[in-house]
Amino acid sequence: MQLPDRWIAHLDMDAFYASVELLRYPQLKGEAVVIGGRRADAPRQLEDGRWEYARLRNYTGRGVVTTSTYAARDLGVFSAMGLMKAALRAPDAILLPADFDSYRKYSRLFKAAVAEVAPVIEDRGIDEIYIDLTDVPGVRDTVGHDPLGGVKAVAREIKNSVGRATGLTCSIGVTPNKLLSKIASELEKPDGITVLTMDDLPTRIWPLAVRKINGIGPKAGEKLVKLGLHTVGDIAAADPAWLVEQFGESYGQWLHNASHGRDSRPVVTHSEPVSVSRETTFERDLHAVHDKALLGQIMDELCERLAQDLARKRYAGKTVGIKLRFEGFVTVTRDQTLKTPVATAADIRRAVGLCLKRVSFDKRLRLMGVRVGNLVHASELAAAPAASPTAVLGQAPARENLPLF
DNA sequence: TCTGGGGTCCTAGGACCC
DNA sequence: TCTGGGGTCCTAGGACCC
Repeated sequence: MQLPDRWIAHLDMDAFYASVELLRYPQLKGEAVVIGGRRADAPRQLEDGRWEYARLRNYTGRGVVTTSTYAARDLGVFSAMGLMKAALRAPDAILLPADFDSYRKYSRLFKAAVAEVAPVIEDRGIDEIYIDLTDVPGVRDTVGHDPLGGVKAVAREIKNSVGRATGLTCSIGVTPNKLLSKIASELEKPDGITVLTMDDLPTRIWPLAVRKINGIGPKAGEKLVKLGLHTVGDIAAADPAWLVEQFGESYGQWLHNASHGRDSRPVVTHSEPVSVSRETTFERDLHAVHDKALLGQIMDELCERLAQDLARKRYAGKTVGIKLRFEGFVTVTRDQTLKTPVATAADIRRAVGLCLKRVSFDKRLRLMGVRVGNLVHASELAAAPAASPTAVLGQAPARENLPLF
């Protein structure tokens, strides 16, 4: 067996949000539970001490499933499904509102627990990480006659550490690269460990559906199937020149490499944010003229919250953008790059005004969002620019030239 | 009973500069 | 006279991911 020059792990928490909720409501273990919905749907404790939960059947309005327990998945309820549709499939399922503060807390706990065993970690969101195990002591040890014994032992140790710190289970895939590890971590879910080498490609990876590859989404997946390519092995067997004809130079090449399990991306332990945004979908579609005051108020609040986010993270940004989604799900964006980075709600709101002027409102709106990009960290902004953003926009300054932070 | 909210990255065209 | 080629920035949209 050719042993790889890198051992990369992908760790994925099992049904993360739902599992955190089960720590708080252990009496719901084994039940079909769906995370999603509104704060008003939070469980209430009755006078006799029993808990009363919202049921999916009583839900009305917009919103999607954030996560579901494995019992709910057995009923056909999955992430990103509309709650109304989920209610048709599992009317008796218990509905819990998402509690992101709590999930963030457990996220910090499990990442710290992993770091005690293996410190080279790439954050991939709240419930998953990549870990470079290559230089972890013992990872290349043979255990008994098993040359992969050392890797398996390290993966087991990571799982135990996460379990002790959080009471939660996770699944781990360990392979020579990120692409394969991401696939592998799903193979024995939940609570599993899967170690693969390149030798396993034909038996474990090639039979899988093309959508199992991270980077093949709904669109590319559908196109591949239309071309007669259903499995990863089908892509691997296809002529790379033909893939390039069908999908373009860049994506075609990538498909070829991915299907052969080739991926040299490093585990990146630090990255800077590119943009920060806030958006909201309305309970009902709003009319640009009829609901003008309400829309203006909602936009004020979005800018206010975005400014708070920026202040907390200590960033300002040169580009302000809006996102509008109309009835029919047609989405429009407008950007405005300023001469000076902005971070206050008032400055963001002014730039939003410029963006809004460039959109025609002939349909009702279902979503509005604000984004600040081209970010600069406060530490790089120490030498304050002379011109205030308001002056740049050609308006009278609304206030003194205050420091941004 | 359609389709949340927070992100990243890519493409492609036009402006503008040398 | 109708003609270049490269580089960077900006904008809009879209695919994809968690």
